[in-house]
Amino acid sequence: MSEDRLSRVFAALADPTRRDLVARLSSADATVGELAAPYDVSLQAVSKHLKVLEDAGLVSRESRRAPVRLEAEVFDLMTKWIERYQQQAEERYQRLDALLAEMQESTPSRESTRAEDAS
Amino acid sequence: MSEDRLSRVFAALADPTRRDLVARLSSADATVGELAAPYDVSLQAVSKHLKVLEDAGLVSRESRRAPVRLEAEVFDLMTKWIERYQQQAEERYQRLDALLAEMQESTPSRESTRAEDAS
DNA sequence: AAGTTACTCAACCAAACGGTTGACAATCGT
DNA sequence: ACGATTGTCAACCGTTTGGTTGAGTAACTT
Repeated sequence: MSEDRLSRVFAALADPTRRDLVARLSSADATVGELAAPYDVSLQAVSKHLKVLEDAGLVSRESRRAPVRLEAEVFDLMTKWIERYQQQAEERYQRLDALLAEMQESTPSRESTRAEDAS
Repeated sequence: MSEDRLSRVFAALADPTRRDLVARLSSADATVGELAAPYDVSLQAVSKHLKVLEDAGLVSRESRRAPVRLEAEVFDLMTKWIERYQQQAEERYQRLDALLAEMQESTPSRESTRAEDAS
């Protein structure tokens, strides 16, 4: 049921400003004010962005004015999801390549195009 | 300037239905109709979802009724972004651990808490 | 060439998003 | 204890999103 969590994480990172916040937090913790300074949007807007990141579990704070910290474990959730399907897709391509190679190697006259269905 | 692309990719994957489409396409190509069948939303809705995935470069088709194919290279874009900051954050933690260890190891009576600032 | 099947486009709707401003709450120095 | 600073909440606004239905287009079948 971390389905929902993954949605929140991806949604959080879909915004360039929030990705930039994450990028900056990866090199140093910082307060809300410090984080807001470089952007030309209001402090409130940045505060909202941080709430989104916090709800996604990407970021945490011990108290109101404490520096914001990046929660790096969440990245594992993403990489796990990504790698899973990336790998699966790659394996499929390899199988396809193998099939094509097999078709290529047999002489076209023989009836050898029957791929064994190993579901 | 693939800033925008990354936004579209993350946004595309923020939706559970679209993630499921990607998951299914990772094991086999499929037509729009086939893809739409399991969900209880209209075919048009699924068609829209596929357009979002296509605009993000996650999916492609050769023609209208051709099977949809997963474009696995895009995953690299994501993993690269993620790994970059994940790694950076981890290094920071390690530096922090080292600092704490150093503070621990020195006897509390000596004035040795002066961390050398190696910026 | 005609008809069916498969898909997309267009218009619309409610809800969510990213931003604003203004008022409020909490925390730090003094 | 007081005032200044720092951050959040609330209400609002325009735009985007995910869904709908209905009409149109493209591509196979015969």
